[in-house]
Amino acid sequence: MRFSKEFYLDNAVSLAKKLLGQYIVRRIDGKEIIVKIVETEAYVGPEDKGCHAYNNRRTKRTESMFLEGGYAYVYIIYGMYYCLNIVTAKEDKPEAVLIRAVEPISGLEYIKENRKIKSTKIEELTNGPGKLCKALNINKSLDKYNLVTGEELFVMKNENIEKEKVVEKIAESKRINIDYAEEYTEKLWRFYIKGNKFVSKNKVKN
DNA sequence: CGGCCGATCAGCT
DNA sequence: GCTGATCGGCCGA
Repeated sequence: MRFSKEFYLDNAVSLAKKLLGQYIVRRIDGKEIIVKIVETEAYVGPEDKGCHAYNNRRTKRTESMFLEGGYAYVYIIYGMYYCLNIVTAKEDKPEAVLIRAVEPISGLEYIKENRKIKSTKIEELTNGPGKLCKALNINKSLDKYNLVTGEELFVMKNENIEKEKVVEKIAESKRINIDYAEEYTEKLWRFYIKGNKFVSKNKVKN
């Protein structure tokens, strides 16, 4: 069952936690990839100095974050990688959840095709925001994509989420690589599933 | 395994 | 002209 619009109209911190353990479905050229979300970060503009839309900064890039919840926000980072965010909250409230790491559930052969890495460690395929975009073939064309109605990319409920006790395993920490965000670097707005080996290995100063 | 470093360019200012 | 919500290769331990 995919999530409907109401699910996304929540604030980013709450949704960052609710998304953990849920599935992302990616369909392209008749192929289907399903992954489980294991690490997220909340960006709570306009007061959040770590958020691209801090101080209601509205540009061509950040425009997507001002949409109502349920759309994708995809941007290019370091000139070479994409990052996938899920826009949350009401229209004109620029909040989003960054998907930082996922665990492959099905379509692993397509993920490997998309990644082409030397390492044989499966977790290296999707344990970072840029890596998972490459793995799911996500690019700028999916910016502003409607996750509520679209068939190529959407979030689906993991029916075993209670059985997997995801809620009990949620850990929180500071967000990664936002040293410029002053007091907002200290916010514990990064969430991940404790013990999951697909969580990104980035320095956790917590 | 961990730290360092270069790659590479859109999106700002 | 500068910077970044990153990654992978290399090198030393």
